[in-house]
Amino acid sequence: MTQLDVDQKVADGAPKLGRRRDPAKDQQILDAAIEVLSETGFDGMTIDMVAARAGAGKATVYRRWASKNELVLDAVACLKKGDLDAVQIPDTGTLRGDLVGMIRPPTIDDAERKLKIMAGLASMLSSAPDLADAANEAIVEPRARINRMLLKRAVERGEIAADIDIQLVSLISPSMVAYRSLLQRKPVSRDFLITLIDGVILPAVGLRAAPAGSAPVE
Amino acid sequence: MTQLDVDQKVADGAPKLGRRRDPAKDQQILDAAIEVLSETGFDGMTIDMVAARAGAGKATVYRRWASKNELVLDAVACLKKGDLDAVQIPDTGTLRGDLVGMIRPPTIDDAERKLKIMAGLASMLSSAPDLADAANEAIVEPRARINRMLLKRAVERGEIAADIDIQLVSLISPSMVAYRSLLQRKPVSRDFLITLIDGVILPAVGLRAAPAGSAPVE
DNA sequence: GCTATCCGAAACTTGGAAGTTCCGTATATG
DNA sequence: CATATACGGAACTTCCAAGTTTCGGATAGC
Repeated sequence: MTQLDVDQKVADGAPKLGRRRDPAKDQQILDAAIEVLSETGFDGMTIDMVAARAGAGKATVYRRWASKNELVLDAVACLKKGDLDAVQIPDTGTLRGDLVGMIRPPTIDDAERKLKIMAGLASMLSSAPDLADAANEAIVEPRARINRMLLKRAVERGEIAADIDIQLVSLISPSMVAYRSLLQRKPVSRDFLITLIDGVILPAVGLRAAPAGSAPVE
Repeated sequence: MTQLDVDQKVADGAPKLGRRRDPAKDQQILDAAIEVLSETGFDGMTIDMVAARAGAGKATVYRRWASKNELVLDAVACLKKGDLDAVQIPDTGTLRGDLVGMIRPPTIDDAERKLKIMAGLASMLSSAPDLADAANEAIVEPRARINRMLLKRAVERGEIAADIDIQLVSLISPSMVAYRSLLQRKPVSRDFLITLIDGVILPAVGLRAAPAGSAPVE
């Protein structure tokens, strides 16, 4: 049962008398679920924790979601709304400028938060395909989408070749950042991101690290 | 308690009379643990399954490892012995040839097996740093080490620049393969690996996919 | 062959979390 | 104000796997 289903169900059986189900509470529970998930991981997370965090009773949670799995699935799916979409994408005139321009507080914080969520979800990724899809869609895709946009713009302005595999290149940084954070458990510092851009991504699309004056190598 | 500790303990308290502890059984249990882990994941895995698979009793497992966590930690740590080290590394004279040469049955199978183990471990990676280290060391590092060797050879023969960030580049394929398999759950086909080599890795070190104008694949 | 020890199997205890039920209270409708 | 419903909280049941104990049988040393 997804959140859409829940809404539908409420609309269907809306009571004519008495107290109505509070829609705001849904979001509070989803937010609490994401919080607890990122702090303790899926296995460590209990419904009691989520309920307490949301200022709700466990029964209230189960009145809206059939199981812990569906709650988490829904919480992750709802992540992709009101997201990075709002972030303004830099347009500096060069691909490197755009990529480096993405390294700043609001974007960084979002990434850090999502990495924790991803770490918390890790346990379920292999056993719950739905969840893996939702996680990919809500956590990695938004970032990859931005990268694709930046790359496409670079193609359009003739900065990089048109036959670049944009899909593949857009996944370089999400993949390597996730690896570094989740498996190596090393910090994803600004320096690391710069190194990634200059040492892998730009070369991969045929650009040198420093755009400054120096003639690019044909 | 690691396997080393166990061995030590056995050596210390070796009985002068009666039946001795069978050392071969240790390895059978560790192998069974890896098997079950890769099939069901850490959470789905029970000690009973491992014991049954190893043809042992649960008590026998607990006689040697204090807990499920330590068993898994030890099993993963013991993975890195008798491993890819034995695989012969190709030396084709070009970096691309070497990289493509790594795509063949023994290496592919090993990678596939390890990806399943990694997927099974995923749940514990964030909560158990020891385990994350062991997994990194046993699963990703061997592959990265080979990549570093191939890159270093390419530097030595003057094929690529000496200031390449070998450490970083050696992690491109492990990271992106893991992402594709675990999160996207798409197959890591030979085509994908070739695309990765030609579309990312070679450009990243300043090489074109196919030595320009010449015959593509020898 | 005697004995100390390990073995596999299975019964058992324990603990924790999922999911359910109940109750007194709050609140919107009418 | 009356009623129907959702609420928070807490007690409750159920289930599952970790970890323990016990047992008869096997096996290597003496």
